[in-house]
Amino acid sequence: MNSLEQNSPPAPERYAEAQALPRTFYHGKTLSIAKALLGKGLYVEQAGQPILAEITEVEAYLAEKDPASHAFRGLTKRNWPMFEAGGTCYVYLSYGLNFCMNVSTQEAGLAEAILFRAARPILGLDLIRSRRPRARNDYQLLSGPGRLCQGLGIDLKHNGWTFDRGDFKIVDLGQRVAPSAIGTSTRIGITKASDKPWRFFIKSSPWLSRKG
DNA sequence: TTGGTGATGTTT
DNA sequence: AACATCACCAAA
Repeated sequence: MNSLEQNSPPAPERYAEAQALPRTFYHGKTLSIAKALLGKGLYVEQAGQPILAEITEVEAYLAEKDPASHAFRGLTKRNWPMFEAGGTCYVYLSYGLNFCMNVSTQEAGLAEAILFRAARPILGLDLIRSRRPRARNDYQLLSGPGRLCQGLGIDLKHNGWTFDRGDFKIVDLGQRVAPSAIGTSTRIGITKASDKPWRFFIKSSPWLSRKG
């Protein structure tokens, strides 16, 4: 099953040149930024090969009052990018196997971040497929934080990068996701603060790590 | 289609 | 010992 043809892809060349979201985008409330990231584009270019994907699902991790956050107990060798200025990339190894990617928010010193959980491929579909040979269908290519990193080729070398490079950036796709189109749920795979409804996703999208 | 489980590194 | 996960296998 491949529904990519149902969506008319934007012109590829447009996004290699596109301006990254400004730093100020990451300076509001983290929960608001998380929702605002839905429908934005993740652009990753490696060896001249561009990949663009629409962000469909995220989770917010706050500073205080969030025991689920990696930064809850302060700075460590692993979580330092969370303490950097908003717009910094935080990559970590989950369960010793899978990478997960976040973007930090707030000013330097305030460790909040947003985890990218799922995305819809727009450009570079063949490359993504080659990196995700186990995916049973295209919907599973980037459906989960570890899978998303696999498909996009994200690993620890991206840790600490900012999302405003020519080859690594978050861009506006020229669309608006209405508040009524955004779904909310508790965060997935955590045990602490499991009651907080800080997972956000595009309700109508089939490109999610799970439904609802 | 679902549910249980092993792999594996960082932090507590 | 727990963990912001994934893929595999068995059972139904």
